[in-house]
Amino acid sequence: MKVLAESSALRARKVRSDRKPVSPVTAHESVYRQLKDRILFGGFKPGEPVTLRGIALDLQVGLMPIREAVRRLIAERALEMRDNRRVLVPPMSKEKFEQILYARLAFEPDLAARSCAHLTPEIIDDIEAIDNRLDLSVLNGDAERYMRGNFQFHFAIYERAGADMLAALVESVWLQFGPFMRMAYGRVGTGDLTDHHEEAIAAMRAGKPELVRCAIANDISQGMGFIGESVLDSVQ
Amino acid sequence: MKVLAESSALRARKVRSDRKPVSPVTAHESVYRQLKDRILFGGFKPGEPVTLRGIALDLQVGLMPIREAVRRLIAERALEMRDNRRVLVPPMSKEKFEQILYARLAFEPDLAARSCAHLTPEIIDDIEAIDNRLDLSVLNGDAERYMRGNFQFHFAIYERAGADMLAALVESVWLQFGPFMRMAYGRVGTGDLTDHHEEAIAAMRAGKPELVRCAIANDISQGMGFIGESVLDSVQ
DNA sequence: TGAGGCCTATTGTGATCACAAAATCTGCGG
DNA sequence: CCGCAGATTTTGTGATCACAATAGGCCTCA
Repeated sequence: MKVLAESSALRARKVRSDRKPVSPVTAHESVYRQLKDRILFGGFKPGEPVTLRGIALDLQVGLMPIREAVRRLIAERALEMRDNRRVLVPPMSKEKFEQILYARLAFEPDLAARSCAHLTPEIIDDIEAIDNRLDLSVLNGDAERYMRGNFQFHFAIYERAGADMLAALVESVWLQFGPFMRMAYGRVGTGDLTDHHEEAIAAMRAGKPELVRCAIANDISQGMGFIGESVLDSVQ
Repeated sequence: MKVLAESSALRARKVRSDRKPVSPVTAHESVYRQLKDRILFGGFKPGEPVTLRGIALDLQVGLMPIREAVRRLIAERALEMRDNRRVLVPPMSKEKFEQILYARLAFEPDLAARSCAHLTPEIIDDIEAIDNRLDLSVLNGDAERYMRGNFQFHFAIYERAGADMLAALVESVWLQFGPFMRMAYGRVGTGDLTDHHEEAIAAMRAGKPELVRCAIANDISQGMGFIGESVLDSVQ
């Protein structure tokens, strides 16, 4: 068995030496982004179990980067670890949904109002372009594209509020309802979706933070209320 | 050098075999709690660099649990990793302080109001006992004891609000101002500290959630305002 | 005396192995 | 046909090693 230990050590060294040159971003950050993408836009279903080795196989990386990325997502409550040490995508509950709605209303309208001071006409054009693509996704009934567009729209605004600590909190909140929303859209479709994005864009062009605040608040209330009524009762 | 590799492998195996039986809580969770304690109650100074091996030496555990605990704290923004991959305790800024104040006012008064429905007279007695010990710490000028007591007081209330998702967000916020507050108390002392805890306790006994909300909001505004004015300008 | 380039030590990252606990499968008896 | 105990597989955890990049000390040279 000494021979075995030796040979394995040599093989390890060999593998290690022709490792590709270090990339600018670490492996675990790359894994983190891919997992976050899946969680935000419906790559996972609520309650779905997640295993480290399974992800490692999917993403073709070693266990270590997976461990760090998953640990990070657990801390952000995007994943959940039960006391059996099993990791899974957290299921939604009525209480949790209510808390998410509260947190969104507490932060997002204010972030949008804050960002008004930093928006230029060009930036608003970009945001409007995002919203136009978004409308197309709704028409096509493409739930994943809709969710991506909706995320881009909101965070294109929030990230310019000059309040990255609050924006980070909001992102953590979005991570907690992504899988549920995907499932919800899968049930009720995207046909009846209406938003207050045009209203917000008009208010941004007019430079009226309070109207922007209002538009975003309505957008959240209506979008979440729509889903909450439709799906939440039947789930739990 | 083959011999060297062999012997180290054997030593490793030996160490592995007489590892103590697995504890109910994992090592990295134990590390996480200890680090969180330090961050919340002043064991670290803002801007202080943190190295994995340094902590491993302090806490007498291997590198792996440290890595997972630190990764978790970074995700909660209790620690910060610069792009040089150096980990440090995040320094405070005027902007960050303002955002923290906003987040606290958005969540904590509401959590306190929510908890009213679940409070029994015995629980309120316990909370009052915490507050009494707190007052002693203020008189003694013991900043760390004061911070521990203040944390216990607030979270004894929040954790009974039946809104653990919001409570987790609030804890993340506290982690972000712990080191700064410790430094601040070190400068201005605890002598002038006044709080609205008795007011909150009275409102809880009376069963008036709106008064509790008010008391907690005042407590936060006054406490943070006091520190903000005193220290923040001189820091940055 | 001070600024710039080498050199060493330190630090985070990732791979691999070993292990214990949980989960899953299996076969036996009711 | 079902339930349950034993065996097997899977899974998270932790240790250890190797490596690249950074930081910090040291020396040289202007």
